[in-house]
Amino acid sequence: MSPAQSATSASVTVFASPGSWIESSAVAQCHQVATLNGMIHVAGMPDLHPGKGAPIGAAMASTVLYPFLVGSDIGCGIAVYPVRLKKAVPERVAARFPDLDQPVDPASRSGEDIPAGYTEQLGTVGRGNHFVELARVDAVLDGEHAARLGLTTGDLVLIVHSGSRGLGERILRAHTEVHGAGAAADPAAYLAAHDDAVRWGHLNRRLMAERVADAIGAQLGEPVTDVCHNSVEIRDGVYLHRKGAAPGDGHDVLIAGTRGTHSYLVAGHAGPDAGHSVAHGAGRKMSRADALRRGRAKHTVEELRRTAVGSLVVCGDRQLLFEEAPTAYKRIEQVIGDLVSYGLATPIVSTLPVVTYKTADLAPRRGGRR
DNA sequence: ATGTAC
Repeated sequence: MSPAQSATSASVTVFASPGSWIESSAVAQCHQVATLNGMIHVAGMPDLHPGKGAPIGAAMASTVLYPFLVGSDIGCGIAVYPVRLKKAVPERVAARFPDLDQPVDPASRSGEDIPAGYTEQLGTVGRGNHFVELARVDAVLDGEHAARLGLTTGDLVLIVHSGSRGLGERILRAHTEVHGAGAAADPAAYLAAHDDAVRWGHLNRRLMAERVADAIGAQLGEPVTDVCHNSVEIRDGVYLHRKGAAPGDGHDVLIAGTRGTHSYLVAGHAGPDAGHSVAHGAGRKMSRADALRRGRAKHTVEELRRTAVGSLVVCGDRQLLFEEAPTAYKRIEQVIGDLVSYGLATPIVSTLPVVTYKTADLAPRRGGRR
């Protein structure tokens, strides 16, 4: 490329109002990415926060394919499955949740579309910000759209946030060991592996929805959305990388709040300036280390397990409970408000958690009562 | 977010 081009930096637009606090290092990461060879445009979402090398909550368009801009959890996304359940008492539902750290037995699922090659973690949720949540539609915000999706106030849904587990990590590592943060040497080969991980992620979320519905005695419907927020696609002839950003052009997307606040199902209508994308969640306000340190001083384990909205959090890992405390995240209403004010999305319904599953409870329940 | 090393 010419020296003139190498001196040019791609455009950076951050879709956050002045009142929305964005960590300066995350904006700096956007500008760092903008200097990469071939980069055209970087769009930061209102949930933008610093990641490892690349920002989280960004869509990045480039003539060059960079695997590290998708990250290791290729195919991570959020699905919403309507469920029917007679009674949703948090304690009873929480006690019946299956152990989602244990994989499904592929042999028990003959006839299904189980991919060959990587079955050892199928049906598992993973860690970090991943979860499976029984939630209730709290408010209908666009009646016509909600009716089209068959959703109304009081309806129960399963929200599944997970990805491709070790498979995506393996794909990124295979690239990184040779090329580091460089471009994909064989874009077609990377894309083929990437697409496998995206399919694996969708299947993983569906298997978890089925497992949980079975275990809690719920009837499972077809998903109203299942959109992946770590991916790359060829769009307008260039590579559009998304890391913590969901395709927001004509898709309905669940934007996750925290384990103790609302989440929002929105209709995305983002244009090219926004990288055809919308936010994927509330966005971290604190690093995991800060959340752990400050959370221990501020919260009890009990208040994190039984939230202010009356929901239960199933999580036998105390460190994870603090790292994922609602106070470690930005206010989801601020993120949704920014998307609305920039014309990127329209809220359809809000949900509130009933039971959020993070990882199996440690000690067996006492007294034997279920 | 992840598997692996400390």
